[in-house]
Amino acid sequence: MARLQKSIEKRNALVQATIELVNNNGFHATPMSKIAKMACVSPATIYLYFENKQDLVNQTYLEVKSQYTNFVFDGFKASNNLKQDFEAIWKRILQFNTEECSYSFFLHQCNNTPIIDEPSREKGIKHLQPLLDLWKRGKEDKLIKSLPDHVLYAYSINPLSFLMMAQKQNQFYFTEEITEEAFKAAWDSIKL
Amino acid sequence: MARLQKSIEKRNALVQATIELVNNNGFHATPMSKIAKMACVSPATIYLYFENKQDLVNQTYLEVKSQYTNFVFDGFKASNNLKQDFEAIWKRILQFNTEECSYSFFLHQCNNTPIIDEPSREKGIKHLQPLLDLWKRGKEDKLIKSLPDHVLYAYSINPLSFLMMAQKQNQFYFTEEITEEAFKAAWDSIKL
Amino acid sequence: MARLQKSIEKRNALVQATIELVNNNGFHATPMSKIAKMACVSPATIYLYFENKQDLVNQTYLEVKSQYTNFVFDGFKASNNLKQDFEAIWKRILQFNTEECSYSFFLHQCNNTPIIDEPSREKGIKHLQPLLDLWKRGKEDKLIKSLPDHVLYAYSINPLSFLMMAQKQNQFYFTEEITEEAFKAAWDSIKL
Amino acid sequence: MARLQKSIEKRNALVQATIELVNNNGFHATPMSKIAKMACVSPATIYLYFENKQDLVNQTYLEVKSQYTNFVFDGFKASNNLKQDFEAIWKRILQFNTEECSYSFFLHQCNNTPIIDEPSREKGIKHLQPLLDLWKRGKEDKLIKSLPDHVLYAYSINPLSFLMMAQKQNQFYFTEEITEEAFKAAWDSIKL
DNA sequence: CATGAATGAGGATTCATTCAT
DNA sequence: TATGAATGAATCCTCATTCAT
Repeated sequence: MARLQKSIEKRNALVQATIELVNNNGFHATPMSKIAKMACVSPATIYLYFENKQDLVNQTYLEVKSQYTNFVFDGFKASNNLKQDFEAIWKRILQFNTEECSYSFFLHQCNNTPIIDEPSREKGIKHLQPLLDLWKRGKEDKLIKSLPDHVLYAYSINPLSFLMMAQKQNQFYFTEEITEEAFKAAWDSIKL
Repeated sequence: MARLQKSIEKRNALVQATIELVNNNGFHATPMSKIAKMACVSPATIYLYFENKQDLVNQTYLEVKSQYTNFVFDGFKASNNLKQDFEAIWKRILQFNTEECSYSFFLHQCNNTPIIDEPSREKGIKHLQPLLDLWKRGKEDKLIKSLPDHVLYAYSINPLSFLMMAQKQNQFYFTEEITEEAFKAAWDSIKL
Repeated sequence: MARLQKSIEKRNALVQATIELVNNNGFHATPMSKIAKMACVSPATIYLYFENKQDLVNQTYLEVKSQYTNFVFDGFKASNNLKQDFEAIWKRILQFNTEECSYSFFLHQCNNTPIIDEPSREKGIKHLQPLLDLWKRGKEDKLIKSLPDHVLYAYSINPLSFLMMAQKQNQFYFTEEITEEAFKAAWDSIKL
Repeated sequence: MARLQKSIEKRNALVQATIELVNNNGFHATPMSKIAKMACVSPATIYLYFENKQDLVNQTYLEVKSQYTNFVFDGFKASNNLKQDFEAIWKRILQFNTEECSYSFFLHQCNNTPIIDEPSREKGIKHLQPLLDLWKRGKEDKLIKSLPDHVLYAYSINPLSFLMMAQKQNQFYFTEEITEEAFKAAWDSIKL
């Protein structure tokens, strides 16, 4: 048991190190040896947990993505106020972007780069199923524009990624007021 | 003269090869030797035109960015119909994303990755100055939300990048109709 | 233990190979790959023991120099016959030059070339401290000319290096008789 | 004529550049391109005057050596005062070492390194013929120790090279007084 | 004569991965 | 399970040399 526990911790340390190093240096400047060092582990040990570098990054990606989804929809229950539901999800996403900045940044880099195997990248935005459901309802009820999900996502959700990046580069800061305005912009863009 | 001409062509071939290869494989999986081969040039020749790999990518980035700007604002003259002006610019950007797909994709990758030197990335969205001017006017005239430029950009322009990526991955396609709706979404998100 | 032993042997093999190859071809014509091959080791392995080529040569230099010093002063005890003491040291140096010819040649090349980092070369002739002490006494006792140590060294010790080189190039040979005469010349040059 | 003149100047510039750069960086860190640049000439031009890099260094060596010999024996006429003759030559050599420091340093480096082709290195100290003649006389007249020329050279002349190096490395300085003492040491070492 | 552009061969160094322990 | 040492293959880059002009 303690044995297993230790294993899990080691694996986590590796995943964390991967995120941190890839975030700071990019995939191409992150050698396995550095990952090992940061995780306080021998390079050889990595290969007990992952097949190779690609596999390590792929799995890291999938895990972070899953944490993202869990965080965003944790406790979410669709009500019959669609706008409020959307707002709740939107704000959770914003919160994740802000509080789990390094996870968010890692996802962003993987999503916009060929460092992840096509197979691992999963199909686009499927992981946001509850949101897609919401939009489906919204379209049926004529509350939301009849646009492909990707377009809705592009306008109402993806901007948060962009702004997170801009914030990380000190080009811009979220204030309470801007947050409210930004949400309004998101809603305006997709509402009918 | 023919000499100079040939030099320019060689340089261009290198820039083109860089774009193509980085687009397909990412920076880290694009060796100089491959770039050289694709440009029909010896690896050593690259170093006559560029200081090193980083410099090659930086310069390529700056050149593509400049082509983007030129394309987008070519012939643009601010009228006194703000929405129409915005629409013109927006559609030019969309057109660039569609027609110069590989340039657009390259820019996207550079903008969302630490492969470009900070100094080269520096100017951020400044290169869209005429658009920023337009927004300034719009805010003064109470036609556009009083939000930081980065937020306006995130909602009305950046989605085009995302959609270009999605289209490249066959997850979505622009039709005439969607384009009009998408523009409406862009405008809705920023208009007051 | 066997592990450590093997490591030490590998390191030594690298140092030996460096000496041999630099002696025969000079620094600039001694690629790391050849050093590796001669030491029966992969090129990458060199970098487990040394930071880079410069470091390899620097460390080799320091090690050989230290062997030189140890050899020369091994068992030396200053008596109160200064000339005899000097003769003892001088002959040990000659012996080293003759018996450890490749070490001696390597030192010579490093001492007369900018291949060694200044910091590594730094200590100059300080490593011959017992000899410097002897000269100090000799000057105080008016047995030795009151000249800077470097001059004393130039006349009484350095000629041995030159003669070792000449011998290596078959221009000259030490015989028993010449040795005695040569020592006399050394002593004559510095004695008062 | 002016044509020829210009050629000679270009050749000289190349030789000078070679000396300077090899002195400062060593042979292995002196690329042809740098030599060309310092001589204000295209790299290709070097090959009009020299067969290749080795030839350039060889010829430079031979030229400098010849200047050395000319300088040292310029106007020298053997008198019948052997010690005075020796002193004259010795001091000319010292003067060359001091005044033509860079030439002297270059010779030193070539003499103690495998950068010069064996054939070009000529046989040892043959170029000092007048000095060798002097020593011959001295030995016959029982004024000078009956030692091989190389030994005499090692003790009475070579120290000047060593001291020149030491001076260049700021470990020691020639003063008027030391010079006289140093000459005395030289003479003492070889006189009977 | 002179050149600047071009290059192929080679060099130092790195790194993902393996293996003996 | 865990490791540190070891490595072959690859990568970036340099440089002596050539060639078209």
